Parts: sequence; structure tokens; C-alpha cells
Amino acid sequence: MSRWEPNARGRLAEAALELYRERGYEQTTVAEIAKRAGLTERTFFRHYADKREVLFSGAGELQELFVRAVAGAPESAAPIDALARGLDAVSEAFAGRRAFARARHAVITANAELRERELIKLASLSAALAETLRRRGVTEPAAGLAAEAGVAVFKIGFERWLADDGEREMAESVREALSVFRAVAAGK
Amino acid sequence: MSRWEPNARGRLAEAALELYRERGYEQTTVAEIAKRAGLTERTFFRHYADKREVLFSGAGELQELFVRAVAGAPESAAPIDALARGLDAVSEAFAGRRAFARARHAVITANAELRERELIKLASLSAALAETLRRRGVTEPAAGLAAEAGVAVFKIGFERWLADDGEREMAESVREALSVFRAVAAGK
DNA sequence: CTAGTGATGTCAGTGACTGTCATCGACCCT
DNA sequence: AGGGTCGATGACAGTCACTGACATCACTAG
Repeated sequence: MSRWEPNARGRLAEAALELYRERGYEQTTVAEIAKRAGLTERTFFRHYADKREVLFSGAGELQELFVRAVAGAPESAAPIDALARGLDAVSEAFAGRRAFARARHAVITANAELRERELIKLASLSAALAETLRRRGVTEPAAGLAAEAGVAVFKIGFERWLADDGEREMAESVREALSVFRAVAAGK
Repeated sequence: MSRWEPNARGRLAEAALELYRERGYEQTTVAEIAKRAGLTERTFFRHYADKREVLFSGAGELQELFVRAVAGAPESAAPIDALARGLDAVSEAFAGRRAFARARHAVITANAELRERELIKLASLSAALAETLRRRGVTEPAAGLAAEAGVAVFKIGFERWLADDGEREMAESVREALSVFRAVAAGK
């Protein structure tokens, strides 16, 4: 039998989301999160760089998934079509997680510091996508612009999916966003 | 003669940029900034909400300028063309300020917290542009997507302008970015 | 002349985050 | 079995961003 309860990291993330929902991000102290997880404040900071990061541990996997799908698109695919592959892949990854995504998103949008952190995760995603497109032979500034566009479509498709009352899949919302995006860029 | 030196706010902003350049953002304390400006730490926080904000006091004016230009575009202009008006307007506003913009941008890109703050200013700009487009009759999700696109073009055009060795005007870099953006969205 | 105003100073907090050292089960080697 | 190392955690002191409360005092309106 091990010395400590397992999955300290996960317990911290769970406790943090609970507390942020119950009393808000600012009204929650790290000491309280740690206590609920049965740990100390110092241990919290060994697992997460700061009080915000605890909500974003999944960002790395999402980025990897997106990038892999774009990198795996046919060589002949135009940048925007390669990005569409990535958008499909991440959309699938959210299937069945709408309730969780909504709860987390509500917490984030309620606080400016958390919104900032979310934006820098999206910026990191954009940078990774741009790099992937460059590796596919896309030159600047097209790679950077296409990557920003892909992220914008993801963000807005995601938000519309969360706002939707029905049972529409995220992939559908994202595809709609992409289609509208193309029309707007074409001057419609 | 007045009781205090005038322009406390401006002195704080100047002192902050100097110190952030000299020894980096993290290695600078608010007390040091205040001291260089001939004020106290408490007064710093009366003028700026936090240590980051002191670099972003111009963001409000930029947003207003952008929004006004978009709102003032001919009613018949498509969203992307209305945004192009705004891009031209803000580009003009940077004329002759490349050295300052470069120094400030170098400080910001060197620090994650400052990058976060910059991103949220751009997100605020995007939200304001989306609202402006909605007032022009553009529906969602087109308004949000077009606004994100406009901000992406601004960001990349701006960065390319800063990186450029020659004397190319910002408006030119931004127009090039917009043109490449249209091509990418069209699947080129 | 007097009361009020507004920008600043002073001071005592709270809480996020860090560096450092101690603890002690688990695991490995002999 | 015994001893040594390792890794996750705890304990504790410290720095600094940021806040609330109250004092100060040149300037100004009446």
C-alpha cells in the first residue's frame, strides 16, 4: 500500500473546479483547494504552476490532437482544408462531454484572469498550427493567418455548440462556423 | 504652482517601460517603478489596475479608432470591406511610431503574463468589432468570425511591419496580410 | 475666510507563489 | 535482513502584487 492517496493531480483539479463553481475563482484560495484535495498549498504548486493552470491541464492533449490531424492531411490539401481535418478531430474529442465543457467554460468566462489564460492557450495552439502548416510548405504570412483562422473557427464553433439547446454535435457547429467563415472572407 | 509634478500617469508609464526594458518585467517591482516616477507604490495602483496594465493604456483609443472607422464604412460595404477601413485607420495611427512600438512589443513578447494581457486586449477589440458589425446588420456567427479575422489580420500585419527592415508603412503590411488572408480562406 | 475636493502618502493587511530543508514509505542492491 | 537512494509530500519562512482605511494639504468655490 502506498504512502499517499493516488492521483493527487486529479484530485486537485477536481477540487478546484468544484470550488470555483461554488464560490467563484477569486473567492477561492489555493489553501482551500489543497485542503479539499487532502494536500497542502505547497503541493498544489508542485503540480500546477499557478492557480489558473489547474483548469487547463487538458490543453496540451487538445493541441497535440489538432496538430496531428493537420499534419496527417493529404499533402495536396490546401491549408484551410488541412485545418478542417484538425477541426473535425478535436470536435470528436468533445463528444459526450458537453456538460463538463459547459461547467468549465462558465467558470472561465466569469473571470478575466481565466479568460486571459484561455486566450494564451489558444495562441499556443495557433502557433503550433502555423508551424505545422509551414512544415507542409505553406509560407508566411499565409501559415500564421490560416492558423489564426482555424483557431477562430474552433472558438466560435465551440461556443455555439455549448450555447445550443439541442443535441447537435460539436462537429456540426464547427463545420457551420467554417462555412460561414469562408463566405465572410469571400466578401459575402 | 501646483502641489505635485504634473502627469503622474505618464511618468509611471514611462518609468515602467524603461525598467521593463532594463531588467525585465519580472525583475522589476512596482515600488521601483513608483520610485523612479517620484511617487509611491500605492499611487501606482491608483492609476493602473495592475503591474501589466501600465503598458496598455493606449488600447482603449486604438479600439475606439478601429470601431469608429468600421462603423463609418458605407452601408453597402461587406463586413470584410468595412473591417478593411478600420485596418487602414489604425495603421495610420502607428505612422512614425515604429521605434516605440518595437520596444514595447519586445518587452511584451518576452513575458508570458504580458502576452496574456495583450491577447485579452485583442479579444476586447474583437468583441467590440463584432458588436459594431451586428449593428450594421451582420448576423452571428458571421459577425464574430469576421471580427476575429480582422484582428488576426491586424496582429499579423503589425508584427510583419515591426519585423520589416525597410521603411514600408504599416498600412502596406496590413493590406498584404488581408490579401493573403482572403486567398487562404478561398482555399489557395 | 472657510469648507470642501482630489491627488497623494502611510500603514497594515491578505494571498499567490518560491526556496529550502525535513520526512518517510517504496524500491533496489547486496 | 540491512542499508542506501528516490520521490512525493509537508513545514516554514520569505517576497511581492494588490487592497482598504485613514491622514495630509494645496487648491478652489462661495
